[in-house]
Amino acid sequence: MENELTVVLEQLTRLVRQLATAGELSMSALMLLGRLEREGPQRLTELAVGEGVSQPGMTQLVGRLERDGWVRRTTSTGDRRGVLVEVTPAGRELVGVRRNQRAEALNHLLSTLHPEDQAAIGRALPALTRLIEARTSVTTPRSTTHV
Amino acid sequence: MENELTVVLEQLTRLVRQLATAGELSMSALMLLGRLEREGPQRLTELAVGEGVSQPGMTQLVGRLERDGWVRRTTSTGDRRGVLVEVTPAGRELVGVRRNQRAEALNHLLSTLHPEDQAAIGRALPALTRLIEARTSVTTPRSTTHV
DNA sequence: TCGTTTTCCATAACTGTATTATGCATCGTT
DNA sequence: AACGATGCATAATACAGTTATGGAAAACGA
Repeated sequence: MENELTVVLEQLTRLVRQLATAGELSMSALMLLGRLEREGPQRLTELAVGEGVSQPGMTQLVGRLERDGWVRRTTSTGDRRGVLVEVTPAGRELVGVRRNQRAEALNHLLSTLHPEDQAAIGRALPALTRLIEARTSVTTPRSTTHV
Repeated sequence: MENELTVVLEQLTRLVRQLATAGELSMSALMLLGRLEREGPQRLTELAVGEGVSQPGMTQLVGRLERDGWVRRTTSTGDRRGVLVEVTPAGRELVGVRRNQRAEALNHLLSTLHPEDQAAIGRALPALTRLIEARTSVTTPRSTTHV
């Protein structure tokens, strides 16, 4: 079974790689924007932990997004060291558009499958969620397992 | 349903990103080595198409792998323009080790799930394979859909 | 209150991964 | 023999990620 899973994972990896370099925004950027849109303004360090990248990596990502007008750095908290990152209206708009595109594409893809296949995927989703959950909780910082 | 699928895809993206920068070999490199080990020596252009990257991208990837001794460029075919890329013994060894690590990790992960969850994933694998199949066949070169 | 430690972020330096545009050698074809 | 097509390499660029380091502000401890 894990062989077949491996094939699926490798194909998904190719998919993710292509998505990461296509269109106006990278996958990392889109996911960050999505988080900010869902959860509201957050500290830079929180974002780094949440997205699973290093703090300097997050600083740079936020820098690029700020340069292009999708997010804004503010310092509104009492702590003057802290930086609060928030999505701009333009960024919010962009997230909405991309979310719709994605939902549409996924629905179209799913519609090409037989109903039994759709049902099988639907029934496996909670399990898949838990599978990934198990991995991320097992993983200690910077000790990635070799999946 | 596509919302839940999206969550799984996003989590997978984080996983892929972490795997891509961890350990001695990137995800791209491992997948290329795996292909060469499975399917034997191949032309550089074939590899680029198979892995879904541009030809210069593949040239560079092969260059890094060659520098580190995992693959070799040969020109054995009649066509003197062509480059045949083959995995070295060291590369073959490395692929085997990583494959085992991965299988072990996946099995461990699966074993943490309830049997019903495992069964659900098992039943969904063929459907997932077809889902990905549908996407890659729909996608024309450099016109990535927004999944 | 003052010194020390810790936290938060930025910067520097580096590596890798990808792209497009371009050029050169070779192959096939006419 | 010339010409177009093919195969690969290179250049230039941008993004994505890392570790190491530094500086400012906060928190803490006598």
